[in-house]
Amino acid sequence: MAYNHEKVEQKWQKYWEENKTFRTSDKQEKEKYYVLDMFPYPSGQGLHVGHPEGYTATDIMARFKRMQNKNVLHPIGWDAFGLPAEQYAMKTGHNPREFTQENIANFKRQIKSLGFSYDWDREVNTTDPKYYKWTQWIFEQLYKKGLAYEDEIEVNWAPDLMGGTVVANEEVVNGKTERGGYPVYRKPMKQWVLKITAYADRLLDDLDDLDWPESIKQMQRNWIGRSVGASVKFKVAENDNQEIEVFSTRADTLFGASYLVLAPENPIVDQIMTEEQKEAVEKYRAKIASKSDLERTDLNKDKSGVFTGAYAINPVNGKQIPIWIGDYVLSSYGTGAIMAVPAHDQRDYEFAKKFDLPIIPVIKGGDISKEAYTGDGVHINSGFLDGLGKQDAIDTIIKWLQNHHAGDKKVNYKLRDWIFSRQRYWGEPIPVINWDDGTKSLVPEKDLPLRLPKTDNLKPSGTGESPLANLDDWVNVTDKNGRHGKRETNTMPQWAGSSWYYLRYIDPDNDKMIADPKKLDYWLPIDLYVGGAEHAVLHLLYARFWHKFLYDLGVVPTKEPFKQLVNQGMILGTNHEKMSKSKGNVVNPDDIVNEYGADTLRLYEMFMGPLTESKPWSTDGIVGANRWIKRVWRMFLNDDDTLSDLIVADNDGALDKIYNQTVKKVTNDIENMRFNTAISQMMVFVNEVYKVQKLPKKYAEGFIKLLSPITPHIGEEIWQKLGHEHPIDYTEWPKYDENKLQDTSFEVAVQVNGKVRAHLTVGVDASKEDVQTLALENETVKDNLQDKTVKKVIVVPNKLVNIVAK
RNA sequence: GCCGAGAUGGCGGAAUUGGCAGACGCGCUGGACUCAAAAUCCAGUGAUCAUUGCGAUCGUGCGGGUUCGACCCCCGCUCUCGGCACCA
Repeated sequence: MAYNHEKVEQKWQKYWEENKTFRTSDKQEKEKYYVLDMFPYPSGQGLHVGHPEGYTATDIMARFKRMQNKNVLHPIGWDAFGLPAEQYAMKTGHNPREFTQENIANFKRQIKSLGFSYDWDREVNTTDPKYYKWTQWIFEQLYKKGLAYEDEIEVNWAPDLMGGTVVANEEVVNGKTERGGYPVYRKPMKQWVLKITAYADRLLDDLDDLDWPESIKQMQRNWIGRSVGASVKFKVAENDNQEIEVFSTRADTLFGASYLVLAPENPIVDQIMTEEQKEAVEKYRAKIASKSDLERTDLNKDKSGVFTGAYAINPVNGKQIPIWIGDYVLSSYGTGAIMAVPAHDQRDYEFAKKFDLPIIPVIKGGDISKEAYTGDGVHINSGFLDGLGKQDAIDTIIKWLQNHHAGDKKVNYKLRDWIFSRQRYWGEPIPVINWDDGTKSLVPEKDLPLRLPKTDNLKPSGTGESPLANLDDWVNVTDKNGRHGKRETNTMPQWAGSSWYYLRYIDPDNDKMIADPKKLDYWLPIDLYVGGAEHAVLHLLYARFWHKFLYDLGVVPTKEPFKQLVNQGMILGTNHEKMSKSKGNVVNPDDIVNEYGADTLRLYEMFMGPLTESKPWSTDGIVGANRWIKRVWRMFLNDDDTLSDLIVADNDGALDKIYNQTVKKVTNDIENMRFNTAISQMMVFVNEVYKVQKLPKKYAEGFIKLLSPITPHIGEEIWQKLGHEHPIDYTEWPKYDENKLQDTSFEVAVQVNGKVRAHLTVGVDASKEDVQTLALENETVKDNLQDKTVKKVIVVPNKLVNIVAK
């Protein structure tokens, strides 16, 4: 029969499933290869063509490594908690569980239709109590180590949405809720927080050894934002008990500090403001509270603030300087207070100009009538620092501060602790009980998982708590002594389940521990992790944090989870724009699979361009890929299913060179995930076969093996038609013969002054001198050399000759 | 504003320890097959000029530089994309 993608693909998908062809053994006889896709969220929309790009890449690697005799772990599962299911459930009165199950079923159907070689026996699902038992277990370990704590955190509170709801930052647009446009206020609420900052240094330093894209590492470095400086303590004038500590990377400019600024929310403000200024301060604070973050930063570059009435004493010279509050100082960074050096900091400069505060230059350079000078230079007006450069001055002042107990070296991070609670139903319950006597305790490990209660009646609590607060039977508990308590109603964020899922694949059914240490020892770290760059920071940072924590507990054997990370690029619409429903340029993989088959989709997506680049979809391109697959099919098979006449038993040597070249290039390209050039080399080979009208059986078999990781269905089918009983997946990857790659002669380009004027054919063993002589004797070259004197001749062996003449 | 990545035919993209730019695919043109079409197979295809023949000139975002030789290295720009954005 002619190529029929439906028949072939269904046949082999069924075969793989029935035979569990890709079940991974835990026998540790072979070298392992763990290749992982980023955890998909099974949305109601299903897959779009961007998903299969990364999945195809990992699948090719998995199949390639199996044929290289590796023991391959290639799993998949579902990051299935999350907001959309909860919202859908609230709207329709269903439980999110059913909705989630339907979405997973749909995702699974789509993924299976693409022929990925996952080990389906290892499928995990974050919403499965057998899974989230261990998510809760990790939380309990963090709690025991003091890395999970509660704190008053400002949240986005939308009192008018669904009877009062906390919304995530992403759901706030211009200070209003994304849905409905209700106003959002900042409101402090008690939240669970994980102390990721305790790992900041290690998260930063260990990046160096990872084989990750440099851009991602850089993003993480920026996110962690380590900055080295000094703390400086200012006493408050006429208020002996008060001291204000500031952080500065430029302690050397201390003599130029002409005022302090505190964040409006800083509690010290209440202690120091004077009666006269109290009203102004409170008014300002009220104004700030109703501003969204966006208004405070993006929309408002204009500095604002008020004087507190208090003064601080500059420790280095005893000068009294005014204390202001201003929203350009963030309460969440450093100590929520700064020393302002307007002459040498642009932000302070703008503030000082606006409120007419003194600007004292302490470094030579720049023009402070125009802007702050932030560069290096000789210190002036700075007492004992005068004459020093920046670094010397910093070192000197820090020593001075230490000696006078007025400050010290200090490191600060932009990284904040991880707000870990969500006021949601559809997440892992946080296994904590708050007793009426004010104490709290963990749900004992033996009682985990703490199950999410079933309910058909999801309603907002109206208090900002999660809908779980409505479920009295679940919330209220009494211990054996009759003490009453309430369960924590906050649930975990979606990031929780996805921070350790890759560990569970290693031992998915273990009910005694996260995973057997022997298995973890064998499989970790993940050799290759592929996914989108949208997870550059959060997911990858959280997962690294948990991994390091588990490493410290002795649970995992490696410091880092993901050895190599690759970000696939985006697949854009045919109009070169990001695919989106509203632009109407979304391509559904189901349609492509129906019309052309999974092999065509896989081949096309890999041929479009480099995996890591963004590239536009092309309808003509997919047709071209399909056309080539049919061309390959016909190279092997006639319409009556017999082997094509091109395939011959004997090798006359015509394809020796191109075949061996192809094996070499394809092997090398796949190893380095350059699938587009691997495919183009195979196209060159096929073109050559059609040219010589012959394909020795040995090469036919080698070729279909090379192609099979990319287009596995026709790989299997053709392999079988070539007379093999066992599937192609665990056969041996082809080898090439270096001797067959050698040419006996080369074509050498001859340039005159850098311009190609002629070509020569020379033997491999021709000496430089011989080649030079041949080149100079060439007629065309001679013509070009008329009226010129040869100054120099450069001979690059087997490549070219350049004759320099004047 | 800061950090990072990038810019190559009509289109997607190849080629970088500096050595014949444009592999491969798409599109287009022509030929074979066909009553015809589709499919398939074969050939051509950067631009301009010359096409009677060889060919000539230009060409990898822009402007300089280094070199016998630059898509590749250096300096200065422009634009696009991604991230961060008052982090003291």
